[in-house]
Amino acid sequence: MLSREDKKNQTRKALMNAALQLVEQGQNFSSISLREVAKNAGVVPTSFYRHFRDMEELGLNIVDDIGLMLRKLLRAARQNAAAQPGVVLRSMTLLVEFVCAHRGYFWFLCQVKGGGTPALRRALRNELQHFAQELAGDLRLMPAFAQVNSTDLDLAARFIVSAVFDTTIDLLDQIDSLAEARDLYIAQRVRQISFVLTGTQTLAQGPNKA
Amino acid sequence: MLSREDKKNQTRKALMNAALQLVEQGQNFSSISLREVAKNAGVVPTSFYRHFRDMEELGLNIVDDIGLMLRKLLRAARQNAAAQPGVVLRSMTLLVEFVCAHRGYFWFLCQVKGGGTPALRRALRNELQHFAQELAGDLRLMPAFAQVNSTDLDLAARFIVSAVFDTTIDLLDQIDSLAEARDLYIAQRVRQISFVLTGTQTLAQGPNKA
DNA sequence: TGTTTCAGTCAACACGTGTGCACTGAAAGT
DNA sequence: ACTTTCAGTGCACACGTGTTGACTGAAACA
Repeated sequence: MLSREDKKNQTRKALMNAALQLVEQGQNFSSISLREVAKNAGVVPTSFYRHFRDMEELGLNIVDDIGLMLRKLLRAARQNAAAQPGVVLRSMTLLVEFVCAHRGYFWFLCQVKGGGTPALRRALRNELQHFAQELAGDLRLMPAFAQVNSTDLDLAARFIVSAVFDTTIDLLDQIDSLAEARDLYIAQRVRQISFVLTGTQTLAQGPNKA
Repeated sequence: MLSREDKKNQTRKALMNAALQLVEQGQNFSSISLREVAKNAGVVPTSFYRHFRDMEELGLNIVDDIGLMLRKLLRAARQNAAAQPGVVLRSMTLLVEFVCAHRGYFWFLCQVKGGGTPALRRALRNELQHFAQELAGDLRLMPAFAQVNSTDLDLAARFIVSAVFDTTIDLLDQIDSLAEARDLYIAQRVRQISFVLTGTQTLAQGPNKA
């Protein structure tokens, strides 16, 4: 038997999942109606208000969830990266699996990044910024980046996050294709990241041409 | 006096501009109604159909316009880059000015990238891919990249385009702030691009660690 | 046991939506 | 001058929308 609070949290999650499901089916979050979400969650429209003021508030809660998920991903990646060689490749593989396992969330992410309300964009930007800072912190621990100054490291991390995030939509678009395509995606990302990483190092020890 | 065809093209442009204006005012393209666009263009709703089948077709035409604009930008950048030193900085400055001068278009771009219909995303992806290829072609002409192989050059160009594009939304969000913020934005992008460029070069002449 | 709290229901509203159809009037073609 | 073309109009329809207020009944509490 479930307590009253449990039941409430249950339909709350049902509402959020309903929204994510609609997004995954191809709808744009900003044009999904409250009623549609309620219907998809098996609840009457007016019940929506017991949980969220409006769709934006629901969206903000999804962003929060994404924040938690990203932290879990980082933790997994760190454990996975204990063995030094091929850290980038293994982290990237982990990320791709993660995206594929949470398509709805990442479709939502890609939509909100450029098309969400100001509050939603702001919230998402904060999460991604935090993610980049964590990444910069991890890079700092590697001996190869000992000579790289702090702001450069930060810039490099943000650059990587930006570019990888930007291509996430491509991953989602070809998610139903063969595993080879996914491997190619990973390989290209790894190569590109290596450009940035060696570039920051090279520039740190001998700053010459631009 | 305007001919009949001229008048048609005129209201056609009015419809597209109306959509872009609404986007610039904060609305999401995918949730803008045909009626709203028509009203904003000073035309009755049913008149919309004389020009576009639906909002998606209007969007596709905007993407086409963006393609043309990007080609113009590239041409300007090449002329501007005749003098070798500081090419990246000057190109980046040009791009930022360009974005600021066409806010509506770039808001639309950012929205469609992750939240457009499949056809819209596809069209936009093609334009950006073309842009990246042009950029790769420009890089190839520089003596510093003589030793870099073709696929690496392509990857580097795409990486830069991805990351810069991803941060465009940040530019748009702080477009009303001081010029200093804009300069900081440019400086950071230039630094990040230099990471990638020197990275590709370094990796081309001596491929060692990852 | 009796009372309160409150997630979910039901009915109703005023409004914006996409789209069909018949119409108008001026430019274009004869 | 007479006819055709067709961008733009006006009206109408069926439908989905957000939000309201009063209601229900089971869990939580006294």
